Amino acid sequence: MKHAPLIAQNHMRCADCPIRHKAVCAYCEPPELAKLDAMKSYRTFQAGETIVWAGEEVDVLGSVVSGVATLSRTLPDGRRQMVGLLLPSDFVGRPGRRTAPYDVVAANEVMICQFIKPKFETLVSKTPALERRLLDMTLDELDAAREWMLLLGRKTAREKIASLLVIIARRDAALNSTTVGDGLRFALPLTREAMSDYLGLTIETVSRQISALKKSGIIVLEDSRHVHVPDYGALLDEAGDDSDGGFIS
Amino acid sequence: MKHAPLIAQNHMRCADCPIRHKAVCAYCEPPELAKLDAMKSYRTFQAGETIVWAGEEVDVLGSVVSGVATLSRTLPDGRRQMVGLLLPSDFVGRPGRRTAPYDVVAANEVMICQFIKPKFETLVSKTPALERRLLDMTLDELDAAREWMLLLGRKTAREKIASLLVIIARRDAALNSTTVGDGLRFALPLTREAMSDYLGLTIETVSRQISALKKSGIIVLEDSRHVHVPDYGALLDEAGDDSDGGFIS
DNA sequence: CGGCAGAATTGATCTAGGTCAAAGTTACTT
DNA sequence: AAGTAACTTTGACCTAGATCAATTCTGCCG
Repeated sequence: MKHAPLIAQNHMRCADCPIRHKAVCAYCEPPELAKLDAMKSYRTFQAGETIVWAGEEVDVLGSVVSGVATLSRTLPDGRRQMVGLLLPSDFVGRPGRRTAPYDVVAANEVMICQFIKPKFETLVSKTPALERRLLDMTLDELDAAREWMLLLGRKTAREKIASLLVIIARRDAALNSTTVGDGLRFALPLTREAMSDYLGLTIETVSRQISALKKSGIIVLEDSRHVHVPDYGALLDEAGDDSDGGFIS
Repeated sequence: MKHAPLIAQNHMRCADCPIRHKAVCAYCEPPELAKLDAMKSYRTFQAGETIVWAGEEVDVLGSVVSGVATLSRTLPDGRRQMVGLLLPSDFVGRPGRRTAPYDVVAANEVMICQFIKPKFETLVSKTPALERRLLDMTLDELDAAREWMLLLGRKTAREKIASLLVIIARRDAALNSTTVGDGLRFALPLTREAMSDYLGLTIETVSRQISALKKSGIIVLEDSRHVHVPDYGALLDEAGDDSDGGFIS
C-alpha cells in the first residue's frame, strides 16, 4: 500500500506555491493573497477516491496542487462519459452553486488547496482579481470542452487516441520539459478504462488503436503506461485537427 | 424574399428590452444600465450569414436579442461539429480574446445588441455586476457543453434526437408557454443538416430516427419543421438521461 | 515461489450508423 | 404556372467500432 505523504507543506506559504501563477489566485496582489493564505488548508485524496459525488452537496472548493482528477457524468444505465480533466492549477467546485452535476474522481493521488466555501465566496465577491481570474479560467475550460465536443462527435477512434496523446504530451512538456533528443517521452496518467471513458470508446478499441499506432511507428510503448513519440509532427498529423503540421505548441 | 424588419427599436431603451433580466446586463442597476444603453447599437444578420469567422478578428460583441445562432468548429477535411447554440439573451464573443476558435452563424434572422469591444471591456473591468454575470453565464454554458459531451460520446442516435427535441421543447416552453392540452407543439429552428452537425450524425440518420420516433408515436410531424409531442414524459424517456421520468422542468 | 485479481491485448463476430444513390417535397423566382 | 434549387425522406449496402470471449501480462500477497 502506498501511503499518503506527510504533508509538511500544510503551512506552505502561497508565495512558495508551485501553482501560484496559474491558479485562481494568479491575479492576486500580496494583500489579497494573504487573505487566501489565512483561509486555505491542504487536503489529499487517494487514487480512485471520489472527491465530489454528482448531485451531492459540494464541500470541496479549491485548486488542484498536484495529481490528476477527472470529471464525469453517468447515464442511469451505467454508460459513462468523462467531461473534463483537472490538472494542477485547475479549480474544483463552482462558486455560487450548491451541487455539482458530475463526479470528481482522483485519478492519481491528488492534493488540493481547499477553501471554506462561504468564506471564499464572500472574498470573491469583494475581490475583482479573483472574479476575473475565475472568468478567464472558466472560458478556457469552455474552449477545451468545445474542442472535446469536436473530438467526440467527429473524430475516428485513431484520431481520438492520437489527440489524447497530444494533449497529455503537451501538458507534460509544460510541466517538466522532457524533450529528449529524439522525440519525447511521457507517462499516461490514465488507465485504458479512463481513456475509453474520455474518448467515448470501449476499452478494447482503445487498446487496439494504441497497438495500431505502435505498429505504424507513430509511438513506441516502453510498457503499457509509458510512451515514446519519435516524431511529434507525425503524431499531430494523426490527431487530424490540423492540416499544416500544427504550431499549436 | 423575406426582408429584414425595419428596426424601429434602434433606440429601444434597455428598460424595455425583452432580455433585460437574462442577458449580460441582468445584474446591472439603473446607473450601470445607462452606460450600456449609451454605448449599444442593434444589428441584424440574415439567416445563414456568418457573424464571426473562426480565427478571424472578432468585431461583434454583444447579446442575442432574437433569433438563433450556432457555434461550430470544422476539421480541415470538412467534418463539422456544432459546439453551441446561442439563443436570445446569450452572449456573443468573449471579452479579453481577440479571436474566436469557432464560426458563429445565424440559423435564423438574428438581432444582436452590440457593444464596441474596447469600450465594453473597460466597462466590464469597472463593473463587478457585469463581470459576475459573465461568470455565471459562462458557467452555465460550460454545464451545457458537458451535458452535450455526454450526448456525443455515449448516446445512441435515437437518444440524441430525442434529447435535442427535449432541449428545443424546453426552451420554447420557456419563451412562449404553448402547452396545449394534449402535449406540446413547437417549431424546429434548425435544418436537418444543422441537427446532424449538432448531434454528430449524418443527415440521413437524423431523418431516419425522426421517422422512427414518428412511427413509434413519440412525436407527430405536422410538416418537417413542426413537431407535436403527445406525451412529453415518453419523449423524456427516449432521451435516456433519466430513469425516473425526469422533473427536469 | 505460487496463486490471484486487475489491467491489457488480441481474436471472432455482430450491428448501429455511415455512404452512396434515387426520389419526393417545398418554396422561391421569373 | 413552370422551373429550379434546396431540403427531406427512403432504400441498399458497407464499415468502424461494439460486443463477446479468451489469453496474456502485471503486480500483490501469503
